[in-house]
Amino acid sequence: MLGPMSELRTERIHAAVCTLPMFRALPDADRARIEAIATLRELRRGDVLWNAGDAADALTLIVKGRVKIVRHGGGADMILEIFSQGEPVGAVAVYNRMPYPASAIALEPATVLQIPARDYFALLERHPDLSRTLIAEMTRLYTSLARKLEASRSQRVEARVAQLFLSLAERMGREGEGGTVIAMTLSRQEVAEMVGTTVESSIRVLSRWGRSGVLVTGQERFVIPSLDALRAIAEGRVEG
Amino acid sequence: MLGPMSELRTERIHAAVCTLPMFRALPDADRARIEAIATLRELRRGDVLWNAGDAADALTLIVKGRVKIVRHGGGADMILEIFSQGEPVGAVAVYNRMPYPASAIALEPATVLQIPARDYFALLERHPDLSRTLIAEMTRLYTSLARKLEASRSQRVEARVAQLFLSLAERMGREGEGGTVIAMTLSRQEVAEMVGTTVESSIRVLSRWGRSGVLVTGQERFVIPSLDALRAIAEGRVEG
DNA sequence: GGCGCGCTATGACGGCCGTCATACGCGGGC
DNA sequence: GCCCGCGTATGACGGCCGTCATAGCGCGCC
Repeated sequence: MLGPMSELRTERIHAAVCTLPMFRALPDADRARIEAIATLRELRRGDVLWNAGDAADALTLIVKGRVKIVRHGGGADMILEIFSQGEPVGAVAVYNRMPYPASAIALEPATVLQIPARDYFALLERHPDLSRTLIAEMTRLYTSLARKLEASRSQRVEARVAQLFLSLAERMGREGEGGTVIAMTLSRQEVAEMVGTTVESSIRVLSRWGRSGVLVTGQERFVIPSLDALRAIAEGRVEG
Repeated sequence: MLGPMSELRTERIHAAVCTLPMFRALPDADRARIEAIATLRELRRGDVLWNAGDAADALTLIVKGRVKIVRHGGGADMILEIFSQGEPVGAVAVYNRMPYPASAIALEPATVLQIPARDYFALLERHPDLSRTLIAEMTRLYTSLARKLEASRSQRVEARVAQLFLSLAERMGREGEGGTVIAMTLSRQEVAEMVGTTVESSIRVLSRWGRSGVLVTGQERFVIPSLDALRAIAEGRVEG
């Protein structure tokens, strides 16, 4: 198990741990301990990290790529959240020693770092402020969900889709050629599952926007020429 | 400030603190400290504990009665949660030192106990396992919200109302005359705000149920003759 | 190449439900 | 008593959107 192979492994894990903000503030000794026990996992688009109901026996952190959290419910699936680089996924289930309440699936080629639950608990024990970041994270998730609920109740489908892309633009948009660019692949099906509608409806909205130039779908990217136009639709001031 | 008046006060606060499961496990010294600084507040139905945006400078716990958490959003309000006897309300906002994201209003005559935020933090400092209960509480809220979201996406109004009363029956129902009794006043408006619809729709559903005997509205109570009938409606197997 | 499969796209239809209008009972205030 | 406001109740109407059907397109696979 030793030799160049092993050195490559520790090398890569070290690099991965260094990218994670959660461990930035840790003393070197703790970081080294984590690196000794952590494992890396490579994923392709569509690969399943875990299914709803699986035991949550390891904390996973995203080193690269994006992961969606999906609840299967009576025919129609629902995407609850999308996690990106640097974020912990499913930490709450691990913390509560409960089975995962929803599935996690890679949205694109990704690599994640995993730490066995018992070592995570040991770490929490020695650094109580880590639980503070956990609570902050949960707060973020809760308010995000509350906003989704509010939107799904009082907004029409088109406004909800607009709101989705506005929040995506905010979280991971970059100014680029022809407007702000959201560099991620998201099928119409996935858009539908995020805003709570059917594929047909999301297709109708997006193809209409493509024609009118509000939002164009490109290769593994979406381009928004004018955020203001999208905002107007999100707030119901105009039709797309 | 001393005298019979004060003794009555401490007496009542002591009784209140003893009813709160959150403080059950605490050593007597800590409980006494809490009792020295806590204040009681009496509320009538409709009284506002706080409005969205207010500073969260005190932890509040329900000694008696029920409180609803309401988000005002573009015309239509939305009831996110109902808290009952013994539960902490708005603890997350206090913990995160953020303004309350939603309003809290008494649903019925109620009394709450309030502890200044700084003392709450001191308590958390000395008893780290209190933050564990906080996380557990947040988990409960999150999953509850996720279920609401799922329901509001894939279910019709009638099924959502059925689901609401099923969960109310589970949380606070008692077997009584003519079926399981939910002893609380809830206007049709409030039912509408809980399931995300309009007053007219909630009225239509409830008056139809009243005629068919699925759920009858009484004085400050709802009576459900057959939970199974309600379950059938909630799962969309039949029409009410 | 041919075939099948998944994703995108578009039209037709129907129904749930939001909106508006109206009405009624009840309690409080003067 | 009278009026007014609030909660409840019920009907009419219209539109958004879910459902079903159909089709084109790209791509992997044999």
